[in-house]
Amino acid sequence: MEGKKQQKAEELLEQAEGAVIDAIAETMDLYGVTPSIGRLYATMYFKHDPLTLDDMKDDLGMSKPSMSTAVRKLQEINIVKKVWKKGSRKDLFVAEKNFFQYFSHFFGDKWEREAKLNLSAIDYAEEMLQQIINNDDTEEEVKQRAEQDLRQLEEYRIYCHWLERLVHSVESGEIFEFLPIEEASSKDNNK
Amino acid sequence: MEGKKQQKAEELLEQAEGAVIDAIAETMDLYGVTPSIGRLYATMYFKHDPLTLDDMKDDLGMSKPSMSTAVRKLQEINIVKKVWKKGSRKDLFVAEKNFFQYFSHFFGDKWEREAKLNLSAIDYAEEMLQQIINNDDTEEEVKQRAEQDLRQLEEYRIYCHWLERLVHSVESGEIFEFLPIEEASSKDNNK
DNA sequence: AATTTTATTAAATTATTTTTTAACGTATTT
DNA sequence: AAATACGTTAAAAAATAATTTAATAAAATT
Repeated sequence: MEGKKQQKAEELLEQAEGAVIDAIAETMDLYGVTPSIGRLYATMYFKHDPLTLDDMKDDLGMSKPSMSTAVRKLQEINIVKKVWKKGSRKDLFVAEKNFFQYFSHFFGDKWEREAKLNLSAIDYAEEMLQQIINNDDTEEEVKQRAEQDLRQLEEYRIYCHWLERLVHSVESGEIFEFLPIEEASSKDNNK
Repeated sequence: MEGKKQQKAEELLEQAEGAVIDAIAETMDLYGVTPSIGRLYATMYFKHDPLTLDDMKDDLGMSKPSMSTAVRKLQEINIVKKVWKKGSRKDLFVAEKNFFQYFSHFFGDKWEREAKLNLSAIDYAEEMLQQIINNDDTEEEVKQRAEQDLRQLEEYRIYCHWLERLVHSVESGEIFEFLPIEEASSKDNNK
């Protein structure tokens, strides 16, 4: 009967982890990470040792090339990294388990890209709009549209710069001075 | 020759707007908003009057049902809203042009959903893990995994609560006390 | 050096998502 | 009340994306 009990506990553990894995994968899907890649990260989140591509393949029941590309995506987002371990010639990977780090990499990197991408488009557009406005031959109606666009883009530029400052404060950790990481509630503490 | 000049200015204007439209659409794609939906928002961003579904259809060269579903998605994210205008029996829509509002709706709502979704999974999982740990029949190895999972999930819970506070500070505008919205640089100001 | 192991790339397949056309229902106008 | 205009839903088609199998390349072992 002892084996029966242990089986039960393992099942419960899988069920517990499974619920969180589903939630994490669904969350990532929310931001455009495909379900499989999200599930891979979530699965790795519960592993206490580094995983090989074969481990992942077995865990998710998928092919090795899929794991190879999926894990590369996760490395690009910087929430999985390759580790080295004496003896193993297979590549080994571990997931970032600190969600504050996760947040910083995931959003920080995207916001940075967003700001850069849009600022450069704004620069380009504003230059053209200025030309239109400065040109005396421009029809009044077109000129007014250009002026309105220009005002709107200046607002947008301010936002992009704000984003850049947000990225900095997230990556430097300054944001946690404003919004501290709080411990769990006392109710849970003295349990 | 006057008509030629005007044509030119309009073309330039379209080109200027087009560059920003591309950037906005690409940005939205980064977070899982499909290119067409992103492009629709970006197109609306430059319109100074409300648009009908037919306007959108003409602007993007797509079918009306596509516009109908796309605009609904944008309404769900709260970055487009329906407006009423005397005389028109067509539905009219305008895009949110303040990107701080955009940010707040887009990320705020997702973070809120993320926190709720994961907190409920964590609650569920922790309850099961406690059962496993409290059960004296549980194998030592399984028990230890359960304990480690539990510790990890407590960390995760702290993050989720932090996210909730972040959402609050974004939606209430408190975040702007910490990270003020700055005016454009003085160089541009006295231009 | 030959063999085996491992990871990646390429091509083909499968699945999913997006988009459209067609049909429907509701409201407005005539 | 009939006809028209508008928006949405449903079904079909088209386009994309994900996944796998097969082939290749690179490294390590024998």
